[in-house]
Amino acid sequence: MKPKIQDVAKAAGVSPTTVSRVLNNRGYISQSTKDKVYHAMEMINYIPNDLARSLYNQKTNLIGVIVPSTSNPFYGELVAEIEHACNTKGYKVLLCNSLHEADKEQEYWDMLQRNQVDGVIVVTYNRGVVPKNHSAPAVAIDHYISSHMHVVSSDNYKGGEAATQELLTQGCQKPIHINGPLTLDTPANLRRQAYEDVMRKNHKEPMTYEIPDVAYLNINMETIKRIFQDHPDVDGIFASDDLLAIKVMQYATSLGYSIPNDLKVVGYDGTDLIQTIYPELTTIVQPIAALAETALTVLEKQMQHENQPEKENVLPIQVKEGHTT
Amino acid sequence: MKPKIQDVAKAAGVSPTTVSRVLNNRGYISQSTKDKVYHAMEMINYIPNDLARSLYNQKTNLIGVIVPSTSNPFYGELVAEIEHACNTKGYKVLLCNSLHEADKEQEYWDMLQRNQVDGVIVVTYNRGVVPKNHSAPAVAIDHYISSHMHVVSSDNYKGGEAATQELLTQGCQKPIHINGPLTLDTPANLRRQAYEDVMRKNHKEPMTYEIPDVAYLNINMETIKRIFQDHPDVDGIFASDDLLAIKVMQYATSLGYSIPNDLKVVGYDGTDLIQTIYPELTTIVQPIAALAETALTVLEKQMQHENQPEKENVLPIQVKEGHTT
DNA sequence: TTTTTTATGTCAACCGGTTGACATATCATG
DNA sequence: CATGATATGTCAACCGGTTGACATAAAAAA
Repeated sequence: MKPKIQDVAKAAGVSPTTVSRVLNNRGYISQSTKDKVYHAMEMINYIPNDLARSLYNQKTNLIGVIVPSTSNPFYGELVAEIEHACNTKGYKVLLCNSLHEADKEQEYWDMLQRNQVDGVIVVTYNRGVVPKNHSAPAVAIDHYISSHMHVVSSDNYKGGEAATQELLTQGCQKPIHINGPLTLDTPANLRRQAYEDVMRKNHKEPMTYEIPDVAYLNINMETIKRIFQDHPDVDGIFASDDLLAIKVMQYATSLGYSIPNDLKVVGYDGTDLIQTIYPELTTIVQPIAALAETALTVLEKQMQHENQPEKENVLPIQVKEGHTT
Repeated sequence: MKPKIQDVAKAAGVSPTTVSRVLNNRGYISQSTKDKVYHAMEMINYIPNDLARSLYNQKTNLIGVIVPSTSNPFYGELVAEIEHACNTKGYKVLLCNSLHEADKEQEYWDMLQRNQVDGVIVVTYNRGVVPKNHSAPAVAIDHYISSHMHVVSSDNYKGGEAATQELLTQGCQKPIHINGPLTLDTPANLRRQAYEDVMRKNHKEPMTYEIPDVAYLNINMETIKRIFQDHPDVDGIFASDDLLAIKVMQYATSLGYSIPNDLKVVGYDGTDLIQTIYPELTTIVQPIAALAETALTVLEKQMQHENQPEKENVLPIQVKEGHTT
């Protein structure tokens, strides 16, 4: 059997209460007793049972993280940053990949509640999927999950503006925007709004296409093909994420377009991975580490029941000029 | 306060024991009582406390997963597959990113033990970093962590053979191999062994380079530059992972090499992501989903104290012919 | 010397749920 | 009607650690 506090007490020749006092640094303890206790713990290989501690303390230091899938580099990096931020502050991460499925997401919420997580960071789509009694503090990254949930996002409007402006500045006459499903209520929709606003401001008609499915790594090429069929004279494309931008470029190149001469492309997200293997891509860089840290900070405030006036937390984006514009 | 079993009992007009019996499907319970209890749980929004359950049952259904970082697409996809496999079987994933740091890894091991995980899946480097009393069942993917730990890996020798053979078949006279740090004791070293064996079998002198640091997303270009300085006539490169292969190709192209005419390149891993955005890359595809599933299966057997004769579990790889060879 | 402060022990209750032992009552079956 | 299967209740112990109340004794300060 695993050694317990009783065993440590016996080995150290003290009472269980004293061992607990040493472990939690409470009350008066002499240095010699501390040494004895720590030594005994080493000797018998004692490992505190956090389950029992958490049960009594009503605090698990567990943070639930729900993302579509760590397969996608954006979420992979975001999860890595979240985990890092959590680890720094002593929290542990329970990982959930919702795979864009609403029922899975619901199940994960329930699971997290059963496991008494102290908080949830959710980066996912399905609005309305909130635990019946959303007792645990929660914060969303880049998605409006429910009206009362705090949101951390990057400045999607500015990002959309910058991307569109970049295309226009580089001389595009007919920049087209491609985005994900608009049924999702996400701040990312502001990118499209910004695109449309900038286009109109420049007396151009906005043209947008929508990728119907959210199947990240297997992007449906139909929409991309349709763009080039409908508009063979397209000279600029603002894609709502880098993977999409790359797919567009691949297809355009196969059709004989030269980038950036015939066609300019701007992506979105700017993950380290894509910047490493596709450094030529012009893209809007989201502050992934800052998103993670801010989300955790906001969550911590909630956990400590501090009131937070701002429901939304918007972080600045960066434009990374590559060679595709 | 959160409702507990007592509250459900009161609301349903039964005893706490009966509620527990309903929850755990033990003993005799009438359908009407079941209904009453479930209804009461709905009414008062009861959520079972898995902490308390786990404490008594001595089983948490938690699996610790230690990887270098989900930022890397290979680990990102592997973690996604592991999490999926776990979820299917009712396990929950505690995620740990070791960032290749031995002390972090040690800390994570301790943390997982404190949290009473039922098992650990470890995909990481630092041999020797094993919990003093490695009480929890554990299985390693693609790394020899300690002599008594079970290992699941893909057929690295065959992969190395296939990659080298591919280059030779395509007419390379001087294929060079680049691998990660050899100080790490990983089955991946078999790739290099296979490369050397195949080269010798073909009466060629093996030439290998080693990337000293394991800094995934910021590959040290020095080694790559040196290769082209030392061997301007290189006509084939077998890189030990896809990211490295891509970096090599970028640098070679910048020097004026044409791929695959002047230089042929084979990568390794074949993640969905790289295959999506770099479909032209010839690479050796690791069976990521199978690695995850097998690791969990092996782990489960350990958790159920079934004896397993084979310490190593080797899964087949696939060659994906692209246009870089 | 008296009073604090420091140091440690004993004991029981608690966190929330599980389980075995035992009692009791209803119902169906032989 | 006797018997066994079904259904539910009561109670206490347990999982492993925490904590407050209270007692006691030695060391330090007044």
